[in-house]
Amino acid sequence: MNQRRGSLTKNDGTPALHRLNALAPLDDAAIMALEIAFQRARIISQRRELTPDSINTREPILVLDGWAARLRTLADGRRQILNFILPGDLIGLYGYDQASTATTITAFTPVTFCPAPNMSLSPALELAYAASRALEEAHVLAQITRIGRLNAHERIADLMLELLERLSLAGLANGNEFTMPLTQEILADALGLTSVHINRTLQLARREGELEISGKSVRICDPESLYRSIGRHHPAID
Amino acid sequence: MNQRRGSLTKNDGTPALHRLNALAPLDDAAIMALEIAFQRARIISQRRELTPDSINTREPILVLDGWAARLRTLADGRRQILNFILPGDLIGLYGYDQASTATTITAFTPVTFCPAPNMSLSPALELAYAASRALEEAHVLAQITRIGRLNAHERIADLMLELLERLSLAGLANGNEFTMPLTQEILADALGLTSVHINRTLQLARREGELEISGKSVRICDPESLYRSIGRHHPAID
DNA sequence: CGTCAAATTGACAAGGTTCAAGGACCGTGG
DNA sequence: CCACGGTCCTTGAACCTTGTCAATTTGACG
Repeated sequence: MNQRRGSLTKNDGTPALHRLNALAPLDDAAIMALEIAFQRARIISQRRELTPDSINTREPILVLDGWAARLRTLADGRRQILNFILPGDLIGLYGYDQASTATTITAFTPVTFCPAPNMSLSPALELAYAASRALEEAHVLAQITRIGRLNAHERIADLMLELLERLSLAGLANGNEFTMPLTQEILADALGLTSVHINRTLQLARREGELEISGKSVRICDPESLYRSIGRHHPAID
Repeated sequence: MNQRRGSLTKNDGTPALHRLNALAPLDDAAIMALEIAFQRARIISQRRELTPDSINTREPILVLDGWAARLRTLADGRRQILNFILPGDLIGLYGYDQASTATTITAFTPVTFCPAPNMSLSPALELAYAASRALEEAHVLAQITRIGRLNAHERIADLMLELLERLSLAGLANGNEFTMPLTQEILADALGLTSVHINRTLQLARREGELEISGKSVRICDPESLYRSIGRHHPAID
């Protein structure tokens, strides 16, 4: 509720710029608006809740750095992650009623964010926001198929590919490699499994030579082949 | 693609009126616009695909009668229903890119629909559309928690409660009873289970006295108790 | 009465969970 | 520098939920 707003941070917003520019080539007005917004950046610490409401602003927010997720907790403590929130993502673009849906947003790392510039400032920005909204919707739908119809092995592969795509869009992937600050328990909450089973399935994927995971670093050895193995195809990033 | 547009139908759009009016009390302009739209109603037959694209209109559409669902099919034939579409629901309110997400909409019964009146015609209509959009989003998120963290028994209970809520909103429920034209296989595709397991779990729910299901008729014996059993509470329909 | 889709049943296999314990890693304080 | 505590990862064994396969029954309808 009354969390520290954190001090201004020196984060330069590069990933957010990268992602929004990839969604719709930004014009000068958009870039300027973003630069200004970056100067109002705040940071909240790990495990904090992060919502437009809890940070005292009714405007949508733009994530500059860090990982978070929208998640739902059941009465008996079971948790389900609805979608991950990564640098460059926007929160609260449409005003769905968080409260009524028992949904919270939790930070898994310290998260740097700023108010999202008003999209009326630039047509490019408006386009980028629309694309971002569409992508978020697509990720949510992908999550349904993932947990509804894929087995543990496929769920992990599918999620890793989504993360690689999304981080690449923000310029945060290094080839087929990226940093993933998630515990196996968090993965379990995302994939509708237990952390024990995540652990075993990850080991299998390592032995199969599909993934190299150590600590927070993930390498997808052959994305194309992994896409094929779960019957999808590499999306042309439009 | 080139499907028969169907003939004009005598459907009066009552469920759609009921639902939209419940979401936001309609003014005269809205009602008039809807009445006009109803006269342009079309019907498509069972098992048809139903998308703004396949029915030659770029405008969103309003469902007047019948059941459908948005679903995704995997390369090997596995299917996952993303959400059900019921009378009074709107399709294509935001232009998410159906094509890019390999999502289709399939009719489980003959479906009557009409173009959705432009929301600029009435502030009430605009409010109703916004509420409808928020509800759809909530249902999609509920679906994630359902298949991610509930067991078979809970999934069925949770879905039945959602259907009762939604049909009540459209005036299509008779107390705790409603008509559900879905096969057990369709339920399986919605709940991430197999039809065999749906069958067994339904029988259990019948024996437990929770549900009375015969043919297409469903009765939820004690909604309140069922809500409690899955750790939710009856939503105040706002 | 014949036909077809849908519902139902049984036996069995597989995938995932549970419980419990041990080990690795990391920051902190002495 | 090392001991300590906490969090996360790893492992084993038993168990349970759900899936698979294949056959039979039911029900709607022409």
